[in-house]
Amino acid sequence: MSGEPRRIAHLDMDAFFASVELLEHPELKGLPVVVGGRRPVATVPGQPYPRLKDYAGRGVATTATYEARAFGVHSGMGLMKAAALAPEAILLPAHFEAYARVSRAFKAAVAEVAPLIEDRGIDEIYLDLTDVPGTSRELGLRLKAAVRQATGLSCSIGITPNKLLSKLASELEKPDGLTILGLEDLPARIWPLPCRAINGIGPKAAAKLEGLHLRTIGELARADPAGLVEHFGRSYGAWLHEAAHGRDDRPLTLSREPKSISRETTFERDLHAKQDREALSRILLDLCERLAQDLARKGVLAGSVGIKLRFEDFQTVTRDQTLPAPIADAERLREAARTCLKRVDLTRKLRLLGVRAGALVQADHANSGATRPVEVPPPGLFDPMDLT
DNA sequence: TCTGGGGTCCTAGGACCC
DNA sequence: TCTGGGGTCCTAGGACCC
Repeated sequence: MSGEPRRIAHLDMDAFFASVELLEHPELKGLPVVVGGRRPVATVPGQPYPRLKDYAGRGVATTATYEARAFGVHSGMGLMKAAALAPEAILLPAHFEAYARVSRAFKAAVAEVAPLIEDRGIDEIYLDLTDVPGTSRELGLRLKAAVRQATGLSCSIGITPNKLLSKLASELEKPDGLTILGLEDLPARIWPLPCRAINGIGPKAAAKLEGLHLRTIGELARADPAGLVEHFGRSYGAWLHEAAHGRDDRPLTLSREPKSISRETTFERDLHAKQDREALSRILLDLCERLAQDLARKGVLAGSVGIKLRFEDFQTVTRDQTLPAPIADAERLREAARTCLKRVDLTRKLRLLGVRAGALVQADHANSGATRPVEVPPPGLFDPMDLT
């Protein structure tokens, strides 16, 4: 539309969960600390904090401080594996309420500087700075100062003409970074990076690109677009080419309604549908009760209900059911989930069970049990058949 | 030493309707 | 007479992200 280039920022909190924990435990600053696991690990007498090596279970690392990352620990890594890399690292359980509180604080502080915000989860946001007065560097420094003043924490910011490049830029000088790029900086700053750095290229696509000898974004940019379409399909192949050239015109999404809400849990040990029937039944009820609470809190009803199962070999299956009328209470969620469960072969042991509410509708719109909005005839039109 | 929990979006086949 | 074509909904799985 307008020929003016946009000015988009991506702001990412540095090692967010771990940094919030360090606010509570400043004496741990400078040490390798990992946040994760479901419950506190028993501390060894004489040691004030639990060590990674004393952990046993199926938890993963949610975040690690930069000191812990130096050992190769990263978020998503199984804690048992992390313990092998950094046995003496400190392990703290996650405190999600605290992170949510700090998250609200940093977003409120940022909104004072730049009000056009796209929420990208608990620790990152996009900002549209196009119409905010000041140079990019001035604004970046102001944003960082506002975040630090509100939370005591550092963040990293990338400012570029679009979301794709800003996301890449915010990573370049982490932690506490401020990176401002134009399209002219692409060859020097972006093209040397691995393809995997692009938001939207995951492990599968990266491996496939590697197989085509396309390791860096620069190599991807020089690849024949027709060849990419051949290997990755029309839509994704064309997008790969555009992304490598730093082109992205997606607007910011300033607000959105939730599409689905779910609850799931991985068991401490694998469970069998027959032998562990009671335990599974208890877990299903618990999940449905928590899901019902979530639905009530958001003021929505479920138009469909689904289950998710993960078997001992990690194979995952889902079953979905569209309901005749939307529901929200735990008992009916459980009924629907049980109907879905009947359609799965439960010979193998399970490691995970989940329940999902989809096709959400606002509770105050779901009047009189009607699934779809009722057609209201325009005033003046009167059907004599409707006199009942 | 196997791999959490909460989401979104895309694809693809079949049902069903006009 | 031998054979349509489009549109939408539903379901399952998978890639990806924070």
